[in-house]
Parts: sequence; structure tokens; C-alpha cells
Amino acid sequence: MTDKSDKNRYKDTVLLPKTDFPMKAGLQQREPELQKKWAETRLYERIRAARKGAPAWVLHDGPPYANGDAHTGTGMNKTLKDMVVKFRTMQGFDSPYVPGWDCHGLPIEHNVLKDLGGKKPDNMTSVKLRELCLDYANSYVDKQRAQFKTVGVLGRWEHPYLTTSPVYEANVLRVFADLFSRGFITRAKRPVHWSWAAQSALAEAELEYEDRTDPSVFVRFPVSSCGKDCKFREHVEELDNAGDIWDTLALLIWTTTPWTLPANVAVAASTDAEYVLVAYKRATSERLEHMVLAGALLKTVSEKAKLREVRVLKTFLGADLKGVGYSHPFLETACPVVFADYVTLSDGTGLVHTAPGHGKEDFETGKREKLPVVCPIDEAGKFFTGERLRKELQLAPTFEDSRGWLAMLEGQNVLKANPLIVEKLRAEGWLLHDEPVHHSYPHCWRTHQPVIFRVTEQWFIKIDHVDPDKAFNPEGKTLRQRLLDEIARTQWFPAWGEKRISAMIENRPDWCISRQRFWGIPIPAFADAQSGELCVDASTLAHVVKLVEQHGSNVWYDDANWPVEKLLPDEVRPKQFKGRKLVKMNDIFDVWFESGSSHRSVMLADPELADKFPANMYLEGDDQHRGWFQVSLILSVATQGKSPFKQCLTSAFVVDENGEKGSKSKGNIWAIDKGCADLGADLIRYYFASVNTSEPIPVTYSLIQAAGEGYRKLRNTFRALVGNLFDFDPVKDAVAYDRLLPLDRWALSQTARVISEVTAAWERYEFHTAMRALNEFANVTLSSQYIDVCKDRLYCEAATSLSRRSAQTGYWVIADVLTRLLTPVLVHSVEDMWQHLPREAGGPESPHLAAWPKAEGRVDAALDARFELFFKLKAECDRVLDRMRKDKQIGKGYDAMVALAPDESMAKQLADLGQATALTAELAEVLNVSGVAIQSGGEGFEDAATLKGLSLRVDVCNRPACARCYRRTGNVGSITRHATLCGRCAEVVGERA
RNA sequence: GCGCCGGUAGCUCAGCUGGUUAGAGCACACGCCUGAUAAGCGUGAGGUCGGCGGUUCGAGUCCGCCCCGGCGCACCA
Repeated sequence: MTDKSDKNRYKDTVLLPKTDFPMKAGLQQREPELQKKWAETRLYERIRAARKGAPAWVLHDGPPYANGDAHTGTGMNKTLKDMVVKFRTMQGFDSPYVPGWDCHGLPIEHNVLKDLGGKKPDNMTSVKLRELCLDYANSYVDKQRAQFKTVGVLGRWEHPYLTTSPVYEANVLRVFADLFSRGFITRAKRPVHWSWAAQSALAEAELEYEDRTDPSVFVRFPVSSCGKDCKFREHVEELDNAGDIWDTLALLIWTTTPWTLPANVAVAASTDAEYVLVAYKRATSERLEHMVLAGALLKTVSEKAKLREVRVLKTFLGADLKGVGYSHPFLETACPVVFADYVTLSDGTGLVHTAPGHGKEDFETGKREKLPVVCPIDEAGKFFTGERLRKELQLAPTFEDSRGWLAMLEGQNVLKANPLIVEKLRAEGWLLHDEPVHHSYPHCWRTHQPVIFRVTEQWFIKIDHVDPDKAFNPEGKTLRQRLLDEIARTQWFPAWGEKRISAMIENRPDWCISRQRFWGIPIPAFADAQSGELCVDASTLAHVVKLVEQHGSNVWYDDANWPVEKLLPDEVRPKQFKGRKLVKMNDIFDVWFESGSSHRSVMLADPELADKFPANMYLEGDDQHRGWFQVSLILSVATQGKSPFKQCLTSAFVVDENGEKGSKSKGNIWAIDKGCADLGADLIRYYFASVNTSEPIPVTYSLIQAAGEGYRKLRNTFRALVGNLFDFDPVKDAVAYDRLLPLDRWALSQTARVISEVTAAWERYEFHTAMRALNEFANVTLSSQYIDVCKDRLYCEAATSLSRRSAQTGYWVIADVLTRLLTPVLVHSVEDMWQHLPREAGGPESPHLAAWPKAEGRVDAALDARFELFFKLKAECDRVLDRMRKDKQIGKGYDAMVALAPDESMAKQLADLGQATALTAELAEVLNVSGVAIQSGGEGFEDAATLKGLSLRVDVCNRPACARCYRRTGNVGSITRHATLCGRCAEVVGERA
């Protein structure tokens, strides 16, 4: 009988792996099928039911904006949330996931208006416009919902929260009412960031700094008066040609916003800085002129303006300028020099153009110095016209626009006015120098147009207000301090988030919560039609809240059905307003106020969540430190007395392969459902779980495809495990832990270590650390070590032998653990893995209903050390074997045998690990060779490279190979019936062949 | 300008409180197996650990300065 025919003869007696679990996942096809099944079998609801009564763990969803596609960034965010929820669910918590959408706001209104030709048609009612906006928002809710589902995110998709629902709106108003009654709300005239393009005030979080180029101008403001006791007067009078000096004397100011010059009402100087009175000639003129500026800046200015014959006539302190007045260079109004501590000598001239209508600091200075507030700019960023402009500029009645300044400015957009003003200043000789300056400047986050500062009357939340309610605020702290206290009590992941948001809270100004748009929740305030007096109190607010809860916020805009008299009948009005004609005020809430109220509208109002406030976690991109986290914190601490979340997890932004932020216009961002269709949701999820999300995350098809290697390795490792369980029924065949072979117990010990490591990483939300551990486990511990060594036992030992059942028990436990540890990430693949896993009857039908594995005290340090040594030996042996393979001496490991020569210490170490015969047999198995002998060394031995006290020799094994197991054990043919088999195989085969 | 984070093999990253010859995966090269097979196993090459200086018996690890990248704050007039 030839070897070949023997091979055929015994082939069927070898227990080769067998499984239907496909090597190729076919995710693109399989995932939609599974999602359909989840929906049909109501998997989410079943999970909820299974956890009913368990301790709650709530991740409260931050609402994405209902506009555009769900792209990689939002997709990643939802994936991370889903992973956390599934992890907590498997840990046994009741972890509902209620998704929501942010449906109001400018971007939606903007897009709707765009379709209407850029602005609301005159014949269209506000109600109609709002209807269009609602339709628009709802259509994107539907679209994004479908997109998020393709990523495999489970949740209460059929009942999400929407910021447009009447209940949500009413609770936003309740937050406002609470703030109002606690004294946090004020309506005041202050300078705010104003987007003229969006025609609305903007909050800090709605600004983006972008680079732009502006004109930097140095302008002469002619000195026109000087008080009697003015020191500066004395300085000038001491000079010879005082008369000439007065005639040509100016204060030199600097600005990069020439359009604010018409609103100039003062020049601010520093009291302590040194100023100089200078004589000079301009580059192109022989006329001698005089000016005042900070001494430290004279050199720079002279050089820039190319001044000639510059002479310092006098040096004095800024304080000496007290009492100096100037005439506005083109409005001819009389203005003073004032002092401010923010005047620095780093740029400009040390004399600061001050326009309280257009700057925060200027406004404060103006308030202190009782300066007029001039703001001649309308909502659209254009100069007022006609009488309104003259009035706002507070011009003298006698002022005649003979030089044409007003005519030039009227109706002009501020940015377009810049060059006009510069040119006219130049033409009239006021301009000493100009040059373009590149700087970053705040822009409107939606329109990307530069914003301006504009004084308007707005609603604010006072961040430094002290809530007098002792129950809430026993120590009488400011809201700002209470926010900082709550931040310190919250767990931040990564930890630096705490510093970041603390710094923001420490520095932030009061929050301007009013916007002048249509698409939002109205600020429910009334005013007397005649006097403008505000009509708001607890009673009016409560009344409107009720109406909004019943009918939605459209009641505010539906003048036909809800005239003021009906909206606010006399019985709910404060006494002094009964019977008076009132008007509804037109402001709406900043959308951040809405989303920031979700703790109230959702966590405290949704029947499923109401008893679970505060949420365990908020999880968003790290830009939300200044966005949702901050506004949620402010509103919750002010009205509930505590933070709405216990943990706050952030991820960095999605970028492309060049590290650039994703944006639709760049085309480096794609809809998440398309990615899932092309690549597979599990692969995308695997990628998100594998990267460090605390640093910018590159997301491209090629990177995700490259991550497929890791995914496939996990999949194939699992496949190898279950392939060997085709005849294994855990109920009947599982071997008790104590009877398992050492290698199998070692594998379980390693598994227990991985469970601990992975669990710890998940508890820190370091998903990539967990995935790394799992990959290494699959690649090294399982694939290269455990599975490789177990092959002979599983394929060749008798089917029901202890040694084979022992290995199968190990495989079964590990396959089960692997599936569970991967469940939060590979939500689809694990369903198929679960189906191929032998399971006890009556257990969970889906891994999503299963429990997170526990390490269960199976770590065995002695076994770990034993096999660590064995595998080191294997590495030594492999090195030699490889050399012999390259020399064509051997092929497989069974063609060789190994002789080990330990020194005294190593010999003792080995002796401790087992009796010689058993030990060498075990080593032969681990090393995958035909035999191992322990000798005293001699010719042909070489020292091990990484093990001290050991030398080894590998020899070609010439003994015949067993036709069935390929091993050259030396007892082939010992049983006549099976002349080509080794003793073990002959016994196993017995009468069967 | 201030602050935070990062700079380790071609790529993606591990390297805890300083301690033998700096690790893993991918990719690459070479080889084995053909009984995990559009798989599996092995071996190998590849690193002045951003630069300079310091502390120390010893520094990828601690300190200082500098360079590069990212982010945040502020850039005001």
C-alpha cells in the first residue's frame, strides 16, 4: 500500500474543522437583512424588557442638527454612543437610548428662505414660513434616522425627541420661567456679536475665527479744545511756537475697522503710559504738522508713514491729556479724551478710537465716562439713512453735509464702507498712513461672513447672578462659581476636558439668549404698545407655557387665531397691564438655549427617563465644550441645582487623510449610509473602535479598508474555533475546569486576562485599547499559539477523548467570550457568530441580549509562567527550524526533532514543570515537532538567543511519518492492521478503516 | 501671544511609577504548510525614540530650552 492510498484511507478518520460560518462576511448584503430582522423582532424593545427593573445607566443623546446628511462625523458619534449603550446593557444596566434632533434655528430658516428667493415674501405669513421650516426639518429627521439605522445603532427610533414638539417647547419655556423667577434673566442694551448676513445676534459658540484682511489706518483727530487746568495745555504753552502747534495739532488714532469711525465718540488713553508731542513732515509735503501719540510707538509709526524731520517736542504722562478735546474729523462733533486700562502699547498709537456702539470694552468705557452710545448700523449691516442717521450720530442741528460724508455712508454696507471712508479720509488729509492687515476675525458660523459688534437690546442670562434660593444655593455663590463646582464633580473623558470647559466658564460673558428670527421658540414677553414697558412675570409665563404645550409655539405667530388679548387675557396679566394694549415681542431663543434645555424637556419629561436624571453620560465632539455641554450645564445648574450629566466623553473631529477638517464643499466627507453600503457598517464601526478618538480621526475609504485586515483576523480566528466545535454539545461534552488539560486551562487564564483588560479599557472609554488587546489576543495567543498547538489533539485524537473534549471546551468558552467582547462593536457580525456557536438551550437568542463576560478568577499565574517559558522555547526552536527549511532539510516541523541542553538552573526549572517523559511529550506538542529530548549537550548545540542557560540542537527526523497525523513518533507500524499509522492513530482508528 | 495635546520602524500605534539587546499589527522580503486554504505558521530586514542641553550609576521615560503638527483661548481699539 502506498502512502497516497493510505492517506485516502485514513482521511475520513481525521476530524477536520467544519463550519458554515463564512470566511467572507458579505457585510454589505448581510447587514440590511439583520437590521430588518431586528426591526421585525423588535430587538430594542426586547432588550429594554429584559433589563426592566435593573439599575439605570443613561446616555442622553445630544441632538444633531436636522439639516443635511448624517456624515462620517455624526455617524461616528452615533456609533460611539451605541457602543457605550450596548456595553452598559451587556453589563446588566437598563440603558435606554432616546435619540433626538435639533430642529429649529437659522440654518434651516436660511435654506428654506433660499428656496423662496432669499427672503420671506411679503405676502407670506410667519406661520406659513414656520410650517415650511418644520417640513424641512422633519424631512431631514427622517433621512438621518434611516442613515443612522444603517450603522446598526439601536434605539427608540420611532419616538425620538424633537425640539419642535410642543412638549419640548413648553419645557424650554419652563426653563426660561425658572431662570426668570430666580432672577437670572435681564433685558439690556449691550453690544453683541451681530451677524449682518444672518441678521441676528450670535452667541460665542456661534462664532468661528477665520483669517481676513482689513485696512489698518492711522487717522489724525484734530485737537479742538483744552480745559483750563489741563496739564497738556501747559506743556504746549511752554513751547515757542505754541500758536502754530495748536493750529496743526491732532491726536493720532489707529483702527482696523474704519466703518466704526462715524460712531466714534472719544479717544481713550492710558494714564500711566508715556506720550509725546511730535513735530513732523509727511513724506510728500513740506507742511509742518503736530501730533500726540504714545512715545513707545513713535518709531514704528514714523517708519510706517515715512515721516520726515520727526522731532519730539515734549514727553509727558497720559494722565496729562485729561481735559483735551477734539473735533470729530468729519462729523465735527466735540469729543473728549478718556482713560481706559486696556490701552496697550503693543499696536497702534496708544490712543484708542472709542465707539461704544461697536465694542464691548468701548461700551464699558462709555458707560463709565457717560459717553453717548452711537450705533448707526441696521440689522443688515448697513448705515442708517436720512434723518435717522443724523439723529443716531447726534450731529449738531447746524451740521451741513457739505463734505458729502453722510451722503456717502447712507445705506452703505459696513464692509463696503471701509474703503470709501479710507479714501475720503485720505482725500481730506486726515489719513497719515494705511496698510492692509491680516488677522483672524470672528465670523458667523453659518454664513461665514464677518460679524460686527452692535449695540442692541437683548435678553441675557447673568452668569454672575447669585440665586437667593437657599435651598438651591446655600452658600450664596454666583452661578459661575456653582458651574465650576459642578464641573469639578463631573468625570471628564479625556481628563483635559475639565480644564478646557472650566477655562471657558471662568471667562465667559453673560449669555445673550435672544435672536431676531422666525424659526425658533419665541421668548414669551409682552410689551405695552405705547410705552414699550415690558410685561413678563411668573403668571404670564405660566399661562403661555400652558398654551404652547397644548398648541405649539405657533400660537405666538398666529395673529388671526391668537391675538394678544387671547394669548394673554386680563386675568393672567399683572395689575398694571390689565386692559392695556400689549404687543408680542419678536425675539426667539438662541437654539443653544433649546438644546441646552434637553435635560428638562427629555431627561425630566420623557416618561421613560423622568426618574433617571441626571444622565450618566453626555457624549459629543470636543467642540461641544463650548456648545451643548456648556449650555446644558448652565441651564441645569441654574434651574435644577446640578449638572445634567455625571460623565462627559468627547471625541476629536473627523479629518481626511491630509488632516483637514471634513466639509461637504471639499468633498472629503461622505454620507454614513453610503459608507456602510460600500464598506459595511461593522467595518466602519470596527475602524471607529480601533482609533484613538481623542485625537483628530482620519476617515477615508482606504484607511477603513486597511482596517479590514484586523476585522478579518478576528473573524477567521473565530471561524477556526467554531470549526472545531461541529460535534461539540456543551451540555454533554464540556469538560469540567479541573479536568482540563494544562494548555486549555492556560488558554482560559489568558482569556480571563483579556476580559479584564478589555473591560477596564471600556470603563475608561478607550475603545482602541480594548481592540488592540483583542487583536493581539486573536493574533498571538489564539492563532499562533493556542490554535496551532491544539490541531493534533482536535484532528487526530478520538472524537470523544478527554484531550479532544478538553480542547473543544477551551475553544467553546473562548469563542463565546470573543463574541461577547466584540458585540458592542461588530453588532451585525456577532449575530452570525452567535448562531454558529454551540449554546445551551434557553439562553439569549441574540448576543445583544447576552451578558458581558466576567474574568471569574481563572487567571492562573503559574500556568501563565509555564507556557510563557514553553513559547519562548518554541521561538528558539522556530528560528533553527526556519534555517533548516531554507536549507531544504525539512518541510514541516514534524520532520524534525529537538534536543534541549539546559544548564543546572534551567534543568531545575524544567524539572519543576513536570516529570521528564510527560514534559518532553508536552513540549513536542507545543513545539510542533516529532520529539523532544533533554540531554546534556555536546556537538551541534547552539545557545538560545533569548533564554539564558539553554542550548539546543535540531535534527532531521528520519523515522517514518504516520500517514494520518504526519508525526514521526517512532512507533509507526506497531499495530499490524494499520502498518502506516503510529500507535496513537492506530488505536484511534481501530476497526473503522 | 498664552495654554493644552502630540512628535517612537515605510504606515497605524504600545511602551505603567526611569532599570537587561525599544515592542505589536499592517506593509515588505524570504520560506513552510496545503488538514483554518481568497486561510494558517515561521524567519528576516527596518528605529540617532523631533533637536539640543541637564539631573542620574542609568533617560523613549524626569527637568529646561528650541523645532514641527493639531487644538483651544486671546488677538480688542
